[in-house]
Amino acid sequence: MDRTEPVRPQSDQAELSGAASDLPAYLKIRSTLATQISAGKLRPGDRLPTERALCETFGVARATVRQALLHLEGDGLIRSTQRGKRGWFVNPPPLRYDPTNHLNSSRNAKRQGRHAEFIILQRCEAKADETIRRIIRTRTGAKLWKIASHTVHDGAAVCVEQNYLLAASFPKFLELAYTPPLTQFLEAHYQFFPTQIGFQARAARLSEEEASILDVAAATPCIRIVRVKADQNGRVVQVDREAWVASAIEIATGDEFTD
Amino acid sequence: MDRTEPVRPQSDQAELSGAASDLPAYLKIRSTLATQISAGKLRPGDRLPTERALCETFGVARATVRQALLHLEGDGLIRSTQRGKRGWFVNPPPLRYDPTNHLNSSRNAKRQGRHAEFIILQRCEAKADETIRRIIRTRTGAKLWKIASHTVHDGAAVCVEQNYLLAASFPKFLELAYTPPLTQFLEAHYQFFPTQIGFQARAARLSEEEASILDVAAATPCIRIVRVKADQNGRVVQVDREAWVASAIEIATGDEFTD
DNA sequence: TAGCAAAGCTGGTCTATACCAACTTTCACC
DNA sequence: GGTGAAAGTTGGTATAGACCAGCTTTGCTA
Repeated sequence: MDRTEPVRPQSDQAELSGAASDLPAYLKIRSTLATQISAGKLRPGDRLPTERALCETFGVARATVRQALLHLEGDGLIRSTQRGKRGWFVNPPPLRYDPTNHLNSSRNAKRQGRHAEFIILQRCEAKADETIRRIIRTRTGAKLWKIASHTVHDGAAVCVEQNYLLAASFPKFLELAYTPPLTQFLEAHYQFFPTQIGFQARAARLSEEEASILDVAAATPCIRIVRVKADQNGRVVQVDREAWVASAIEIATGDEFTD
Repeated sequence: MDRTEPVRPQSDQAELSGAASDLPAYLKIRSTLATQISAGKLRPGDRLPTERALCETFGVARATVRQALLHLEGDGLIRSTQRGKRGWFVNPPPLRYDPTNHLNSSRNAKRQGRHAEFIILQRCEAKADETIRRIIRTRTGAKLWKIASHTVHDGAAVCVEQNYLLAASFPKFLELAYTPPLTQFLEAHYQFFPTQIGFQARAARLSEEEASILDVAAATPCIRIVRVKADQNGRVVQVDREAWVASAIEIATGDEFTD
């Protein structure tokens, strides 16, 4: 037998998910894997076969497999690398994030059966940049406190965050021993019960720095959220900037989506 | 001089945006182009140089240029193809979408200096599928009206939408002559003044069908939004499902982001 | 057995090339 | 002129091969 090997994928398992066989190969691979995930054959936390193994399974080049995997990443179904381990892993379903009722994040996570921890990277004085200044309606260069941190859910980093506080409203902030979460801390030390008066979310991608903090590939899709909080007098005194790995959250309000 | 040609890009124009020159080439290209866009050298609606031209400019292979362009697409800065024309085009800034105060979409667009039109694809009776049924809290197979449409902003399709109405609450809907927008129509004919009681948004990608309707590449990043509306008695009678080209909108509430 | 160096594997990046469908331009011919 | 076929251009898809850094495994050596 020296006939050249047929190029079609052997029917050993995949056969590229029936129907619409005029689709590009990478979309068929994508939907095949997506089906396996939603059917529970591949479960959250599971590792996918290696890229080179998938090439053999589907009988395509690595670039084609990668195109499919990058799409699945954009779909929020998988992520590459996790806590230093190399490979593609199935994501857990996204965390529900309620912009109108954003109790502190760790409580929110716990309520949905996840374990959340916070890691403080930096706590310092900062100057208001142009964006913050516009929001907080103060002069450029007003004194602010800045807290930079990130959030880890069940071991996977999912969010980097900067909180900016109007220094005048929170005297001696840096001198106090700080323990997260911030909301509780401000309640306890300043009797600060904020009203959220602004919220913004948009799809974007992580910067180099953010991606390395979160331990995901550069430019991973993310959702940038800005929250603006006012004190009892309606004065804007806090601005939060968050960047979430897009696959980690969904934005929802109301009871209809609690499952 | 027969020394082999150095591989570095000639300094003929690009030089790949100073700094951090240990970044991968595609990220340098991406940020070079992003800078040109934000600096106004490339303006909304402008067409980028062709992929092959960019290869020469930056001295890289086409796959590398494409990687950069696909990232810029994910960033929401550009899109490929527009009304049948081939090429990469700079996007306008995203439309502001306020989930808590979602007046009818066309008014919202006009307020932000855009022109919006609606195209009705289908208006028919439909059965509640499992998702809709759970939300609308009715029995499976309850009779619904379905309106499928899409939204065009300044000539570019940006959103496909399905509206579901509980048929029992809107008798003889199909017999009436319908003119969009839906909100106004229901006000006028049924004195229906809804309360939005649920909202959900998540990052995803367009299906084949959606992408072809919107005339963008398959699996373009999108934001899926579900809105749930109740009548004066608190009964859920309307569910809207929208899929927006991700780059076309940002989600925001409050006055801080109006610019 | 403990320690460590070598080998191998993994995803990330990149090149070079090819073919296609759909569109645009060119240009010869009527 | 006007028409229509041919040629060229564009992004979309795909192949095959290559190198790297960082991690894991293997296997040898002390």
